[in-house]
Amino acid sequence: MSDNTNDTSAVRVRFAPSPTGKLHVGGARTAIYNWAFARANGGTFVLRIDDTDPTRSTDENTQVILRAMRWLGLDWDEGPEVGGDFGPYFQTERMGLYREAAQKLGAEGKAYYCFCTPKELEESRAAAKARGDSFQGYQRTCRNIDPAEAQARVDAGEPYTVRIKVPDERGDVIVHDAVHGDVTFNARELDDFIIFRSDGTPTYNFATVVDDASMGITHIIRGDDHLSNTPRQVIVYEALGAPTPTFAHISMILGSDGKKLSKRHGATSVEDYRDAGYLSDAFVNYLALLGWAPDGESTVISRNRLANEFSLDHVSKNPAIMDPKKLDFINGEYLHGMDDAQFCNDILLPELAVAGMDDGSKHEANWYLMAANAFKPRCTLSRDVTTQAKYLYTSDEQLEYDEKATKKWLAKNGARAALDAAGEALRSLTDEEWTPEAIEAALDPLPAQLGMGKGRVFQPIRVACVGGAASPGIGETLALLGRDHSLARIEQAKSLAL
RNA sequence: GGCCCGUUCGUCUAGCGGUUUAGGACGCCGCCCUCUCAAGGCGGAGAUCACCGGUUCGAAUCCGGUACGGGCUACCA
Repeated sequence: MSDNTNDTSAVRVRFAPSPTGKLHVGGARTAIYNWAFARANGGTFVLRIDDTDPTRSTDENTQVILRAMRWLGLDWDEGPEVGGDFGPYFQTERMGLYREAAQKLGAEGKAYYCFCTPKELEESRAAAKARGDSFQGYQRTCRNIDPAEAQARVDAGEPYTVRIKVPDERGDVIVHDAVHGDVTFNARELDDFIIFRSDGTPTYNFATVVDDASMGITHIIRGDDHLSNTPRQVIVYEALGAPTPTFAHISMILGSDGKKLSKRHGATSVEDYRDAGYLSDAFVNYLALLGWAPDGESTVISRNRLANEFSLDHVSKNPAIMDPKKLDFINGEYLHGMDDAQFCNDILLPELAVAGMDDGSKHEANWYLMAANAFKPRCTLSRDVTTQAKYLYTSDEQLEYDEKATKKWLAKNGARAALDAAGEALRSLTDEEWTPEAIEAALDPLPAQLGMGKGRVFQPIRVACVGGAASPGIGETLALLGRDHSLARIEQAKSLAL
């Protein structure tokens, strides 16, 4: 329950996706900024589904978007599933409002019927272009038809659209934008654009304004592809007699080639990143900093800090290119910042389970904690833990020896001697004594005894037990494997060693 | 065609007329640590601030133009 008052000066923002596909990273960042702005200002975050395009909008897509929002941790105060005083929150359920608003504008002479056919409009546009006119929009053909006559034609069944009347004397429309500053447009450049289609549905530029106005939205944070449409929307606010909100147009997110993000760039939707193993916190962190910087120093910034410090005047105007490397880095930071128990419960156990390697019943709790501690700093993505742990879930016989590692460390003079000595030294440890510390203590004297470098002694042992040349410290590596398997593998590898 | 927006290291950015030999982060390179791989610590290379003019004692910062990129100009959103 929120403690909303009826204070009309309170910040109200909204994220209004169209359910025509998955939630993409650009939309996600818009959602994050809206959410953060609301939280930082003690305002209300509204989620509205702009589903006025019946051919492309689906319930399934709506569900996908809601799921993505939940995964991102962007809780909305009003909207689908939570309700609110300004509902409904699906545009398809608000059709009556748009009709009412349009009728009101018509009655006040601020909108009018247009009977031009698409064909006529296209011809008119082509003609303007051929003439070299600078203005190639609607010629306002139907603007001065007598209202009574227009009504008669409508009643007679003639197809029509409804257009808004841009006031002749309007002059400059100045959009106050929190990231771009004031942007000036000349009203004469503006079409008397259509607000209702001939099929009786409202157009985007009309429906959003009716909604934003009636929902009391105070700040509109959205993609800058809408900036050019904003003066048209301002005309609608004015016709409606509603106060115009503050706008904030944020840049687009581009692919690595600087082009608009698309399928060929690989992952583009929020779910793609979730499935690739990124942490929600890290993903939100990365996206938030793509176009916003609290100070130019911070790279890792908590959700909490975002919700406290976000402000529109640090939002950059430039389009931003996705950098997967930096996302990886940040994800690693979040992983490494977890304590062992958290990493164990949230990452290790679930990952082992989905990989079908371990349902959490194969070892003692302490063993999993030890594994978490050993693997955590070696993971960038959650799923990396399974490749780290793979040697623990392979039978001794099926252990695969990496060719390069074998060649470099086992098939070398001295490797056999190292394995012999290690086997002997370790055999004296009991199961109870099989700890990282005891193992290291047992192995520690060997290099001196054999007159070999540490690497020449420990690496053959590692390759013998892991199959590859990389693993956590030798003590932890063997402790996790267990006494019997370690000794067996050392024995088994002797046939490969010189 | 018209209108609008954008342009600081490869990438994300700091910078709001002097404190700048343009700072940080990722990535890259090197060193340290070290039994390997990571993690961690330290250091380095990397930006004539798109270009050209102007304003100013002084400009990455203000103004104008040019180039390049993007958006809108739809009975798409």
